[in-house]
Amino acid sequence: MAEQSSTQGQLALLRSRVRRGTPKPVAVAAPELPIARVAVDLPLAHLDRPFDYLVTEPMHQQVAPGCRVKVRFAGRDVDGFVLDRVADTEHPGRLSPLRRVVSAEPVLTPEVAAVARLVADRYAGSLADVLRLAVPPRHARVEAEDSKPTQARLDVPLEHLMGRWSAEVGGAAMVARLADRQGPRAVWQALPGADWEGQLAAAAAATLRSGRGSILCVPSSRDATRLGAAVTALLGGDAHIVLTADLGPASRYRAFLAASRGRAQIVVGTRAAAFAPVRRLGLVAVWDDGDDLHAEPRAPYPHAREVLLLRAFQEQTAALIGGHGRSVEGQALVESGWAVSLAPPRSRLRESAPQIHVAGESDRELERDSSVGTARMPRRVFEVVRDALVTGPVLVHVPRYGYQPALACSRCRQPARCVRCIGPLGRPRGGAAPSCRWCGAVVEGWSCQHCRGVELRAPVVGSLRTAEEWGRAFPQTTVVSSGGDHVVDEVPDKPAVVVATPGAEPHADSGYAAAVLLDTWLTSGLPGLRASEEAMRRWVNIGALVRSAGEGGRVVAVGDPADPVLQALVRWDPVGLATRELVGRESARLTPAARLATVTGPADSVAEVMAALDLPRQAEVLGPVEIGDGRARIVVRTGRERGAGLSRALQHLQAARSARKLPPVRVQVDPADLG
DNA sequence: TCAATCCGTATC
DNA sequence: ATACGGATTGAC
Repeated sequence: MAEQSSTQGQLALLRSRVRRGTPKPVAVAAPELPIARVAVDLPLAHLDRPFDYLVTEPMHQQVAPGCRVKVRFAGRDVDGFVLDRVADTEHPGRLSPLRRVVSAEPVLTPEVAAVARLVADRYAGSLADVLRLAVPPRHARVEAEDSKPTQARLDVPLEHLMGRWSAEVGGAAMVARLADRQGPRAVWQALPGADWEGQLAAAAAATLRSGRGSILCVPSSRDATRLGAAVTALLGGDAHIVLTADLGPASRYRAFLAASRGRAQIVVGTRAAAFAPVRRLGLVAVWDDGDDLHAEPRAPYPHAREVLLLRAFQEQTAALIGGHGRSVEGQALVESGWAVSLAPPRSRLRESAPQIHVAGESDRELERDSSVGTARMPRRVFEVVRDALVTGPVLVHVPRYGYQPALACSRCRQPARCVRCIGPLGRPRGGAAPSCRWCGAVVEGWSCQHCRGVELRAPVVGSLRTAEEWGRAFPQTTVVSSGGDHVVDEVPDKPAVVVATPGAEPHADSGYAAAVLLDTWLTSGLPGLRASEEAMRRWVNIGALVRSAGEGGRVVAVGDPADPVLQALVRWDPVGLATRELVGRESARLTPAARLATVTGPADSVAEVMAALDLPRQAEVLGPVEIGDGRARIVVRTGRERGAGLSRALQHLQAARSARKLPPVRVQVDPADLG
């Protein structure tokens, strides 16, 4: 047991040193830049700053900016990233040596570290939280694999790439500028039925011609797979990687390393890909930015579009925000002059979109027609579906059930809004007087802003039209059902009724012959401020899966013909709708015209927050609203130009609370939904 | 007078 | 979070 005795000997030596106050043996510092600035992985808001550590001589070769280390912090070992190596420290006390270099792989590039800092500041969160989203966990075996250099195909003629963007006014010019190392910024409305995946691939290919990489963010991994295939078709399989959260630890880290080692210059992926360490980034793109899958559900809840915009700013890249619809945020970027609007001419949109009909509820002539064997199907729907089934599949869109709808005007069905802050009205449990879900104001003597109606009602969730019902209405027809945990990706180009819930719509190779939108008021009457925008986004996405009007493609929407969202859909005018919505948000002081944040927590903590918060001038606080379980929420808002001040105030609030060990409160800046 | 405990502060 | 220091309290 020679080893054990030697260990005991060392312990005895240490003990005697402590007794006699002899300093511990001083580590020999690295010959150059002996100080590492380390971002420590701590959950405490008030410790969100770099700490300096000594790089010891044996670590000298391995410690580079971006590598993972272990450090001693307040008596325990914690993980960290080296942000930088420097010659001097500001710290007046003695520095601890780095405890261990976990890996010399520089996984946190200076660019990503900088954008993570911006994201943390924008969302009133901590760098550690953002880095947990940005850098995937290490996988040692994968890290040991060496990646062979690869060659992307660069011989695709520029004319071909420009040709893919010929439908949009200014599209080809944008591609040319990408290839010319410039940084165009556009908010793009795609042509329905066109190959948007191929267009994004072409934009990335043009950027690659200028020696620069791209990040292409899509909402779901289904979309990522399709977009990845489009990039492969154009450039071969070597140029890009697909980075999605559902890959599993090894594949995810492998894909991440392919980007950080410069082996793949194009990253296709879901929201976490917005942080990918692409070398010489030249283009950031996000598809369908209104989809709430782009909003990260973990603190500090950043949105992929905003992360990419911060990268575009930080790394001076081109930016492309695209979709069939247009988000109000996208429209705000256009109207501020930061980006141009890129869209096909109206005539082109009209040709390529399907023809849209609105079938009113009064149109339910088949309601009592038992010979058809179905209930509550307007005649128009029946006729369109019957005719379309001769030529191809028909998509039937059923809004998801199970949410709590906001109160609406019983006459015109428009969602009822608070007169003070335009929040949605709800009826608290127990049947008390209706009140605002945001500011808590109790509503008395309500009257509808649209039609002057005075009666409120909770919209009745329509009867679930099941696949079986449709099967009975159209006997001898295949019925496919997609939704929930049974999502179908693709349907054959044959007559079939395809019943799908939002987000689970299968693709049809030659397009659907028709689509039916059921219970549209459930979608456009969703609670929250995004209802109209979100309804439009879902509907144009469905419309884009349907054949063009010229090929006989039809969409029948069951709803109120006076619904302004349905009217915009009939005109295929998401930009017009977004423009009007933006005006509304400006007058109501809502995102993106204003910067909003919510603070949620135990009711007494929220009360403390209201007293302690050092808000920028002209900021206002709505609430608090009791949200049950002893918890409460406030909404804080300020003008866009003071947004940074609001975020800073909230960050300081969190730092102060964490330093005083007060109960945590949740801060969300620009939340997707105000509840 | 000394130790046990509480509170506040720094953490490199 | 810990760890540490200074103040505070309590028992002899």
